[in-house]
Parts: sequence; C-alpha cells; structure tokens
Amino acid sequence: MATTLADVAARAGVSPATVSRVLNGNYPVAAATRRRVERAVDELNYVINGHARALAASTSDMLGVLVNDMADPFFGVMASGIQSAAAAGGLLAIVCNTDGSPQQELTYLKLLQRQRAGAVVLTGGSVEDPEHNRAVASQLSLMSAQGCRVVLCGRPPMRELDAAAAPSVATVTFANREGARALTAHLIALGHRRIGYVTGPAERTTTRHRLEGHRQALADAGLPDDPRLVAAGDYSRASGYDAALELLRREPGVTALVAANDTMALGVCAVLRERGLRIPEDVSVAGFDDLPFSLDAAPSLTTVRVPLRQAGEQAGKLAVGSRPMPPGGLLTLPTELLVRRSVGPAPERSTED
Amino acid sequence: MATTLADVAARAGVSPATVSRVLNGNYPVAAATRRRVERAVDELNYVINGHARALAASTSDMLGVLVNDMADPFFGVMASGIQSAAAAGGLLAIVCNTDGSPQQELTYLKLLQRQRAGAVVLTGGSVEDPEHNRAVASQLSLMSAQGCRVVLCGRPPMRELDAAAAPSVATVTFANREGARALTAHLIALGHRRIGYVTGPAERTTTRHRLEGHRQALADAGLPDDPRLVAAGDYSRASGYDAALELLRREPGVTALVAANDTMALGVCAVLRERGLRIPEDVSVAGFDDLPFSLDAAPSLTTVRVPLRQAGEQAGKLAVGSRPMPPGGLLTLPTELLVRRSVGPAPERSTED
DNA sequence: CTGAAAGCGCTTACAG
DNA sequence: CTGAAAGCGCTTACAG
Repeated sequence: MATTLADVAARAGVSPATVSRVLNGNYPVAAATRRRVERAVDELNYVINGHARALAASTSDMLGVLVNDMADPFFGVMASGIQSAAAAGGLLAIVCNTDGSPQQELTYLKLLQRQRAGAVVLTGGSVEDPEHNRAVASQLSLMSAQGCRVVLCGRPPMRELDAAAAPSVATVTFANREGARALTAHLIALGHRRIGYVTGPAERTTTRHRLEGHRQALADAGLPDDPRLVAAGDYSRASGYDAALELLRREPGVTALVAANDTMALGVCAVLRERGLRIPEDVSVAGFDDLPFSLDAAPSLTTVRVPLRQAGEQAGKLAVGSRPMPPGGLLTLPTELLVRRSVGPAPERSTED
Repeated sequence: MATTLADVAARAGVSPATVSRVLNGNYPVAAATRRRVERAVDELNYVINGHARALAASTSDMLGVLVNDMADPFFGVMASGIQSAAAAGGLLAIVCNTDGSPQQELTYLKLLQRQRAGAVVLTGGSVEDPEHNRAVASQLSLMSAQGCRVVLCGRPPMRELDAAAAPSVATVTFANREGARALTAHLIALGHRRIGYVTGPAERTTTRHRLEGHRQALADAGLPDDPRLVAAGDYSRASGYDAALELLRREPGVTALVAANDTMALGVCAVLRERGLRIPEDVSVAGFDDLPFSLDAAPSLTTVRVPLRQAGEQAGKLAVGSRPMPPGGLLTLPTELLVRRSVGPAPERSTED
C-alpha cells in the first residue's frame, strides 16, 4: 500500500542500504547518489515506517508523559514545558491522562513500555498507597533497566525503587511545605487566628505536604491545630465550594480561608460572595499554584507560586538527557509567596464563644 | 536485553505462534496451554514489543492530536475530550503542540504518518494561508488514503482536500458566527453604540468567523463598522491588555469592549481596573469560549459558551470510529450566549465629539 | 562510497 | 488446537 524504502531504492537505482543511509544522514554517501535518492523520495512521497525503524534500530523517539488531567492548567502548563524540552531533544511527547487513577497509571506505563518509550515523566503528586507504589516502582525499575529514562515531576522521590534503578531516576519537586508555611505565617502576621483550611484529596503527597506546611506555621505561632478548621476537597472548584460551606457552618468565626490550590480557592470565593461576605474585609482567601487565572480573580488571589513550566522544562531535559543529573537525582524548585488583594488584616471581632 | 515472545515460548514449551495467539486472544487456544503461557509471561515479566507488533500486523493503536498550545484550557479541555474517547476506543492519544506554527503542524503530521497513526485530529482554528492549506490538505489526503482517519475539530471543513479523501474526513465545528452575533446583539440591545472589538490573530478561521458575527450584529442594527473600534490581539491575555489600551486611546468613548476570547477579556478587564473604570457601570466587557475561569472573573464574564469537551469527545469518537459519520461529514455544535455580570446597560454619556 | 545479507520481534496464512 | 515458515520494513555489521 504505502511505498517502502525498497521502492525508493528501486526508483533511485541503488540498494536499500544506501537509501537508509541517505535518510539517516549518519554515513557518507556520494553527493550525486544522495540527490538521486532524495528525488525518488520526493517523487514517491515516501515516509519512513517508524515502527520498522524502531524495531530494526531498537530505538524509540517517544517520551511518555503521565498527567492526572490535561484540562487542568496545573498539568497543562507542566506538560507543555515537558513537551518543549522533548521536542528540542527530538522526542515525540505522548501525553496520557490517568484521571488520577492508580489503575490507569499502571496501564499507561505498560503501554509505554510496549512502545519502548525512550523516557517517561510522571507528573503531579503521587498517591500514598504502599501497594500501588510498590507496583509502580517495580514497573519503573523494569523500564529503567531496559534503558528508559524515568523522571518524576512535582512529586517526591520514590523510596520503593530497586537499588539498581534508583540512581538513574531523577526527581523534580516543589518546596510545597515551605510555601504553605510562608502563606499561613503571612496570614497569622496579619492577625488571623481562626484560619480554615481546604485540603486536596487524601493520600496524595502534594496534599499532605501543603497541609504540613500550614500546620507548621500554626505551631510556629503557638496556635492550636483544630481539626474542625480543616475540610477535605479534591482540588476541583466544586469541592472548594463545598468545603467552604462546611467550614463556615462549623466555625462561622473564621477570618481566613486557605485552599490547597487556586482552583478550590475560586470555589471558596464564590461561597463568600454568595453569602455577602467581602474579601478580604470580612474573610481573607488564599490559594496555591499561581495558575494564570489567579491574577484575574475577584479580588486577585494571594497565592504561592509554583514554577510549573520550569519544572516541566527541567523534567523534560532530564528525560531527554540534555541536562545533567542533579546531585542525588533531586531538583527542588522553590515556591514563592505572592501577596495580592484577597488577603487583608483580620477584622476586629467581638469575642464570641 | 528485554525478553521476547520467543523467550516466553521457550519457557512455556510452545511455539511463538501460540504465545502470540494467547496474547491477542483472537484465536482458540487450549485452556491448559493458555495457562502455561500466561504463567511464563508473568514469570518473565514479558511485555510485547509494540513496534514489532505494529510492523507485523500493520496496525497502529495511536491517535495523534494536534493542538496550538496545551497549556491553554481551550485546547486542554478539547484534547481531554478527545483522549477520553480514544481511550474508550483502545487508542493511545498522542498530543502534539504546534505552538500555532504551520511549519510544526506539517512536521507533526509527517511524524504521525511515520508512526502509521490510526487517526489524527487537528484542533483549533486553521490558518488561512492558501499555500499552507494546500500542503496540509495533500498531507492529510495522503494519510487518509493510507487508512488514517482524519478529523478536524474546531475549524471549518477543508476545501483543498483530494476528491478521494474529502468524503472520509470528518469535521466538528462551532457556530462561532452565530455566537458572536448574538453577543454583540445583546450589547446593542442594552444601548451600546460604540463597541470596541479585540480580534484574535489574523488569518485564522476562528478569528474571522467571530469578527464576522460581530459585524453582522452591527449591520443588523444599522450601526457603522468603524475600523478604529477594532484592534488585533493574538488570544493571549497580554494581547488583550494591549488592545484595550489601544482602543481606549483611539476612542475614549467606548461603552463596551468585546474580546474574541475569554483570555483576552481578562486582559481587557485588567486595563479597565487600572484606569479606575468600573465594569460594567462604566464599560461593559464580554469574552468568548466560557473557559472555566470566566465564571470567577471580576465581575463574572458575559461570554459565549463553546462546547469544547463535547466537541473533543465527538471528534474522538469519529476518529476511533465509534460514532458514525454525520451527514456531509460535518457536525456543527451550537454556541450559547451566557449573560453574566460584566455586561450592563450602556451608561448615559454627554455627547462628546 | 556501496551492496548483499542477516536480523530486529512480532503476526498470520498454510498445514496438519 | 498447534507449529513451521514467510514476511512486515527497516538498520547495520561485514565485505569490497
């Protein structure tokens, strides 16, 4: 059906080997011969068969990227950074949606292994399920042993990796704890004492680290860690909305609401708006990530900037090998507190309860 | 290095053909034999080589998706819809970023052809460059002739396709003109007469269709189409910001500013805010797309909803063949005017100039 | 600089 | 139900 390298060879009056050499440009070929081959390629509209080539050369120019949700800018931006680096390194990035499902994560890894992907980047916080982590770790160890570069982006290093694989697995992570701690400290410095917190989904590293930072700031200030002030979300706007409702019900006296990401913070803002509570005069609100829209929220959202694109680019470079392995295989990118309009001083309140 | 099907066969004491049959499950194999093979597969941690399989079976389970920018939710949401449908159909979606470059569009199409992708979906408005369109069309015709399903999503049908290829190329498009017309008509009904318009990048179908709808509404109302009221953007927030500055400079008396997408509308809002102009009391603002954040803008953005996810799903289904071809190969998805807070009645103004 | 030949790891008629 | 063998379309030592 499709024309093959042999067709081109026949037309150019040379051997298949020569055509291959012209195509790959990795071997000397006489200029005249080269031209004849190139003409034949054009005339026949020849396109090399990537599978045959990958099989014969046992190489692959694919880089797999696993994301929880590509419609979410958090992942979109990271993936875009990875893809740029991959393209610069000559690799074709394959972005796979896991929907945050451990099951699918494993399925896609297997699929990528099948295609003998040259590299794979896992993005976003990982689930803290020991069994699943062991499964992923052994899959990654296997792939690594077969020469696939593996990079973790936006999650902590995996302890479950084989001793053999561990040194070759790079990790790009964010200073989530530090950022969360700085954010809550900022609120406390502004006089807030009853601060509600909306977490991400349970059992995810990102969720835990951000919450730990928040708690650390409370502890630093000698404030109690009241479980009634913590409500669980799942990083979606709707869950932020629901959690804010719940927190307001439990503790009408909160003066600040912190969400573990910007998307949920928008849901929180919506609740306050509907209740007729002013931001930040009545209640301060803060998010995390600094997604593009957070600047345009009403009012602009105080948040913690996470360098998603850079992280993606670094991860991509590690994956294609255009960046040397960092010491210990670990690259920790700093986060930065961004003070904007949604946070203000704690309002004066009559001491109820 | 990696274990092969032959290794599995040896271990299970059967022929490679039998292993292949067990793996593919498309041929009767004795239960006992099957079990022995399955055990060997597990013990050896065998993973089939996708390239060898694709070569031998001359099939591919890849679906390529071309997007302008995957960090942009407009594309992220569409791609996510495509990927869901692809996964449901057993295809692995490959999302490629073209950065809106015709050059890269072609490069990626060639790459996908190499990999013998089973289907390809081109998303977003296309560039109106006759030469480039001919090149893309001939590439798509070629791929289509080789059995690759091609689907256009979010752009108009291509007239440049080969007569042979045309009937098999599906198109999912949006009623951009109608949406834009309804939006501007809404503004006019509220008394706006001097309406600034921020376009997308020149030479893109989406840009042109939305602008045409806007102009149609002006014409419907007998209003002049003043070129000074139109400024060019490129769909980015920054360009919306700059265009708003320009429009305000040219025509300080505008009472409404319409942006060709929500992202630019945010830039427009930022300018008004900085100038101390109230939205919508002093100037109304509207966008297009209804991206997730538009609801949370300050104030919530009046816009035109474009069913991105559905479009992606439909395109994905057409690409995997789980949805029959629509009549004429064309599926036009409706758009819907969403009236929110950023648009209000035109302010009373002293008749300057 | 060029070619003949073996091999990459599968699938699939063809036989039995 | 199972196997031997040819073939998918390339690449790459090996010779010359």
